[in-house]
Amino acid sequence: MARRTKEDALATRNKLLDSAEYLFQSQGVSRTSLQDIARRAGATRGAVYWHFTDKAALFNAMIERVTLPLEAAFSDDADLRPNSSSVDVDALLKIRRATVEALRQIVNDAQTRRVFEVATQKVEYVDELHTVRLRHLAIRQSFVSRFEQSIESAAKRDGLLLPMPAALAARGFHALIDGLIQNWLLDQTAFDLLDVGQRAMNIYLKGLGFSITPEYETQPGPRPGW
Amino acid sequence: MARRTKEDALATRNKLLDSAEYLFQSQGVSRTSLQDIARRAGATRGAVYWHFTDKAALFNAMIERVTLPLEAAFSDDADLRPNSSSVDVDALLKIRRATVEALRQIVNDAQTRRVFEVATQKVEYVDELHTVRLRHLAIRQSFVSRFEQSIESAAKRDGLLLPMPAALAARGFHALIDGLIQNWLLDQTAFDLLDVGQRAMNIYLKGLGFSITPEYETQPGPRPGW
DNA sequence: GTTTACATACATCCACGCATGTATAAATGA
DNA sequence: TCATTTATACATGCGTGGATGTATGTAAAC
Repeated sequence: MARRTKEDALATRNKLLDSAEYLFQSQGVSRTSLQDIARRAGATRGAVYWHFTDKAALFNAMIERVTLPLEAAFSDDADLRPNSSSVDVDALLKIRRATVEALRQIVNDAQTRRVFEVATQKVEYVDELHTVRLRHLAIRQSFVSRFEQSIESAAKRDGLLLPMPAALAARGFHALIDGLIQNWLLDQTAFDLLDVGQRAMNIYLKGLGFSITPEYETQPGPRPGW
Repeated sequence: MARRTKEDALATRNKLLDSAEYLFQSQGVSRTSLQDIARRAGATRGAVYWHFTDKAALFNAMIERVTLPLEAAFSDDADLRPNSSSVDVDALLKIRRATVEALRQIVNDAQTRRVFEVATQKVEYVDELHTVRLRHLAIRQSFVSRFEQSIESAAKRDGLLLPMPAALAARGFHALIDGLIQNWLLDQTAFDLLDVGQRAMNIYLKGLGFSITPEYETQPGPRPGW
């Protein structure tokens, strides 16, 4: 074969990433060779080495294809979400919304689900993948910090005395959501992630002393407007 | 070399498992060869293949060396714990105690920590390790069921109307603890697992409507008798 | 004498990295 | 606008190392 157009090249790149996603999920990262990936994409190892320096770079690209949009959603959209009813949306509500939105994406988007499953169960975080791990930790930390600020301002606004420091409360909240996601990924038939996620979130926030915003009170049926 | 006594054989077996523990944690399971393990244990691959059929069997043995005692602690000791003050310890208190005890073991016992870290970050769960995964799920389920029963009986005793089905509340509780453990293993300097674990547990249970048992109310200093 | 608890040796396979080949798209110049 | 050049987007081939499994050797315990 020979040189393709730029669009063709981008298409093969995506095919390689798709292929890696599938194979990583079913065989694990280390047991999947670059040959396997290339073959499934209808290409050869040459194509892989052209688009990526090595397997770790390919893995990174695969991860970022879904986490970059998701991170963007968490950092900007949560603030910039158009909100016609009130100008100053309270911080806790933003966290609630972003959390539910993240859960929704995991449940509804198969690609997100696959990549999350790979990242949590089908890869060993050592040496060259260490950078990925560090990125995870950084994102995690920024999320926890965001929630810490939100919870603090919300408590101040409500004149609420928190039963524990906001930083620790934020850790707990994050662990709750993260734990639910991971457990659900291990056995997706075990429970309804969206339902249990919202309920557990409300329980935890209630335990912190926050009253439950009606919008996210779990109901038997779907709400109008959703 | 030649044949050793039975105790010697068991010693080499343990050395192999120790070696595997260390190497799996630092290099990951797939990147650690049986040769590496044997070498570090002062033996050869012959010894490995004598004691274990293959790498998966060795991995299983390594896991069970710490999970078997831990499971026993969770299934029996929680009920049989000597309790001089009251004959009928309430179910929720047992769960609280067992949870704190588990957190304590993870924090204090380096071997438990290593193995947990390997099991959650340094291994890819595919094909031959599928049985380990299934065992995980089974243990998880039994824990959730135990908590479900406890929470139900406790609610009945207190005449409490739970804000959500006990089964789902149990899922959330488990996810909270599991999430905290996993996040702490990712960065053990980020927070105090034992402290945050107890606080978050109390928050969640309070959110469910349960008042906090004084014994596990978090305090600034260590309590007498602990 | 037989079995145990390994060590040693052998054969096979496969993954990786790199080097090199190559047809074509895209840039360049007239 | 067209011919020429150059860079692109791969495919192919080679060398190498390492991991696995198995077969066989062997000395001491039982």
